[in-house]
Amino acid sequence: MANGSGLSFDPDPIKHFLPFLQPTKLFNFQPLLTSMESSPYKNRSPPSTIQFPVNLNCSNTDHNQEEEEQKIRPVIDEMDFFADHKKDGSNSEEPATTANNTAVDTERKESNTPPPELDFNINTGLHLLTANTYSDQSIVEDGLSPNSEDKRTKNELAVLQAELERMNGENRRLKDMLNQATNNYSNLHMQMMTMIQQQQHQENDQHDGKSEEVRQQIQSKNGHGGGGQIVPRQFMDLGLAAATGSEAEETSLSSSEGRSGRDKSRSPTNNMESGSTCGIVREDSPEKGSPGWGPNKIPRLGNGSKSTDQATEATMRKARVSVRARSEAPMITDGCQWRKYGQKMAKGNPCPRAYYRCTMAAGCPVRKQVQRCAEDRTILITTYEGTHNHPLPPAAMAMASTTSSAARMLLSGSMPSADGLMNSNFFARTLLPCSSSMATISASAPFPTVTLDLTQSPNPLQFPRSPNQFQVPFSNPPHNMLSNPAALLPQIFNQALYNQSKFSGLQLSQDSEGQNPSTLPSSIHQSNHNPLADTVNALTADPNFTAALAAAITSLIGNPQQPNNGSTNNTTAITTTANNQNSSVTTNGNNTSNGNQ
DNA sequence: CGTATTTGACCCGCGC
DNA sequence: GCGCGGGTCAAATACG
Repeated sequence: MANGSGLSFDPDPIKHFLPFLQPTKLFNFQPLLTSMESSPYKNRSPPSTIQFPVNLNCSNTDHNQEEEEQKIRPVIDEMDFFADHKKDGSNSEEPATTANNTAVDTERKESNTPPPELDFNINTGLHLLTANTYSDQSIVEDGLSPNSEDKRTKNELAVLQAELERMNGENRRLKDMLNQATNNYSNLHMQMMTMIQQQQHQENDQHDGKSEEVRQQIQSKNGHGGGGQIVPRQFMDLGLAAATGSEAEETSLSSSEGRSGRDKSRSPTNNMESGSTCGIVREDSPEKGSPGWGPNKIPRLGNGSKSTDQATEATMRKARVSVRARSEAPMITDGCQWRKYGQKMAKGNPCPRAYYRCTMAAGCPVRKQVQRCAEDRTILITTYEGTHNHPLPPAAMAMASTTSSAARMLLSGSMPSADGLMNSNFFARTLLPCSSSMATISASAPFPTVTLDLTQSPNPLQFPRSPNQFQVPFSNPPHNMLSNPAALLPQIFNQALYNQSKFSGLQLSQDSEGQNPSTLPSSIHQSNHNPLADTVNALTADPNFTAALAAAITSLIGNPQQPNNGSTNNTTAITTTANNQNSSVTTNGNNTSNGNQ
């Protein structure tokens, strides 16, 4: 197994004493790691950077105690270790080792690392690498074993194991950092999109003096055009919070829940969170007041206090984002924790519709409906509604950001006017530029809906559309990742989110024309796909995924210098992979324990 | 025992 | 006013 990962590991144990010999993985990660500390997704240095300082750091940080233990321990372990390898000089691996050493020297020269440190580093690496898994057992056994071949094998195995552990630890740290960067990036993206929308609608809404003032307030609040580094916000509705100042129009999306009628009857009175001035933060429970809905529940006020605009908002509040994806699973994993609260048989569909609510925080207004497509039961239709009022893990953040952005952009227009649709179009085009998907935007009241079709078919089965729906086909060719789009949906969303952020931001910054989505270079996105598994099941079940993952890793390794899209996307991919694998596992575990997923 | 799910009942809006 | 359908509630049940 360890040897199976020939991409990263060389069977020669000596190479593992020299972390910088690790051919590729660290080359990619370490620059990312270092760059992440300063500014995410920025200054991704080419692979020429040598990672072994990282390894040292890694070892120092992760294994301080072990290092101390090593100091206490007899040096025999490492010495014995080397002796074994030198004894095995006749082994066929030696040429490779020599070659690798040469390569090491070369790399070291490139890294301006003085060669004399080699031995020292080797020893250090040996200590660190063998401390955990091997020194206590195998080494001792080796000392007792007369068979040098066995010792060598064991050494190799131990080194590989140690290397795996080290890599895992490093990956964990990288994932943490990338998660943080992802969060920051997503937050920035959300704010940016909000700002863009606000700017776009400034002209349209000039007649509304109130909104104008509000937007100005928002801009001042958000840091003057979004240029400034914004404190990372964990709340998905941060854009909302920004927009909420203006409650009037845009915010309506935030709380999309509830039935239209009930919402209409409810007055926006409660604030979900301190930052949210949006009066429309959902109060979900019906009038009768269900205790289960947490703090949001507020006694409804008289309708008389509600203006016509507010009624319109209440109607428009119900923006939804529907995702169609093929999945065998009963529900796609989107990183959030959901609790099923109902199931109904919907008319015209033999498959029941399940109702879920987000349980990651008390009173979170987000709900979703899951139902299989009547025509094709392999297609899972997930409809999201509402905006989270709590921090989200990165994996969930992607989906939440997507839905929130979708809702926001869909409703950014005061009414489902052509402008609003165009904005939605903008959203649709930027949301999933890299997927062979189709975004359908329905502005039909009372539930303006963005439908993201992630099914693989170029002409996916479309459920009946209202007359005022239109499609935004993505011209991008299908990629190998869509073999199981449902399982990969969160990744796709992650990717899409980043792409959206990236490209929209880029495009907007370059073109300064946010309303011109057509300028988005959709072709750019074609290379964005990175095979990322959302769930372990997806990983194991879909053979195409592994191939795609390998392709992505290969591309990552092979094109580490790709400065812009490629490397960034790779970064995203790695980030997403890491996040989602972690998040996925974690989330699945939680969900499993919770019985949610 | 606590939590999540199931499922029938209920509420509400809408159309006739 | 009535029925239908969507959505939600909450008691019962299942599960770990």
